[in-house]
Amino acid sequence: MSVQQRRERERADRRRLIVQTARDLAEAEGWDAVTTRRLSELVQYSQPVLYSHFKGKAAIVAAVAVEGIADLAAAMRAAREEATDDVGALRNLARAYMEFAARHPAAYDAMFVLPTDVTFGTGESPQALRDAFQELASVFKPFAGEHDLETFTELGWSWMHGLATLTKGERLRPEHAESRVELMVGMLSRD
Amino acid sequence: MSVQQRRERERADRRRLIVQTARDLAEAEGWDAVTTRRLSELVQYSQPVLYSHFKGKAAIVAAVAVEGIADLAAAMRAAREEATDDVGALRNLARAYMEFAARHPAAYDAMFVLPTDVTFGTGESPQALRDAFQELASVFKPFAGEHDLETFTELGWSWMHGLATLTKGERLRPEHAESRVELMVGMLSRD
DNA sequence: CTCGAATGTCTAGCAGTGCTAGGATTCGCC
DNA sequence: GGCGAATCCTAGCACTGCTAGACATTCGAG
Repeated sequence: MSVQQRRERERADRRRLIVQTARDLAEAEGWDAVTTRRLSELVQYSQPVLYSHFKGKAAIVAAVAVEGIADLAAAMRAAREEATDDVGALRNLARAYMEFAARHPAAYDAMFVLPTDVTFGTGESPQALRDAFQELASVFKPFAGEHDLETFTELGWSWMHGLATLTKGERLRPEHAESRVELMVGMLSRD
Repeated sequence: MSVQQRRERERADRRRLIVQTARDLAEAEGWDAVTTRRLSELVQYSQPVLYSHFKGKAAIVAAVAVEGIADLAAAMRAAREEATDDVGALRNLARAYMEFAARHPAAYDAMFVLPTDVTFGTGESPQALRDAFQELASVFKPFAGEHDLETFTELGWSWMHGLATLTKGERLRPEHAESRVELMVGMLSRD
């Protein structure tokens, strides 16, 4: 019994090690650098061990994505709780979102850019994702007015997502990043 | 002289054939299916011929991207010219953009999602991209108000881009696609 | 019409990828 | 100490992007 417990704990530890190592490597050198060989070398296990924990490389990326979504949700909650009014909460939320995307670009890609197995929208989406969306909705609620809250939230999320990805891909003028966020917050809260 | 002209024409034709074939294959089976072997087989030339036209696979993707940007710009211009007032132009623009992303997902990915060599923002960006951005700006202009037009255009583009990518990745409720566009147009034009 | 040269193309191969079958090794248990 | 089982690794497959060098083919000059 106790042996089995220890083994399960070791398995869980090793799984965490794999996910964390993959995430660190991706942040340091990009997802292209995350190969099964390189990863297995870093965690000091052979490749087949990776496949005893995950169905494939895509599953590892998905695990990083789920973890990242939880982190993002926590960052957004902290940003909201620091604000004193609704507009402040919206501004803090937007800034926290943009900052997360800028500071953890590889995790952000795994979450929302790369094709992944993580199911969205439907009822089978992971809890972390539902929490994150709920966090968004709670901040947008005061500004949705007569519009459907879920639609409004999807729109707000899309805006932040588009801004984050285009900024990250250097498709927008880097020196105007802050003024873009300010203007977006202004337009979202004006109605 | 005439011989050299014919050769250059043949080269250009072959280049177009490669780009078009890559685009078709990507739209049909996704970019993962576009391998140099498969592509060389489809155009009925060996792999090295691809590399005599392009520096690598990334350059082929970039060529598809530039072509796609030109197509998108043309679609947006046509949508604008069909409208009779400013709000109608904005609505047509948004719909044309979303429709392009939905109908040509592989081309859209090459243009704005996949990491690519195409330089943005700076003065070295290709003409097609500048045209597309100008097209956006001309439609947004009546609604920018006192805000900086370029910033406003970047924001509008980001919104459509975020909406397009999240919709395409099935991260938003599919059945509400139209109402999202309507609400976005409403919010963009209300100020 | 012939022949050297230049141009263009292909065959074959390299290093690296995700993934897996099968054997070796270690481990807990009696 | 010896056995059964769980665990891990070695070696390899089919594939990827890319390239060196051999092989044709075509051109223009005499």
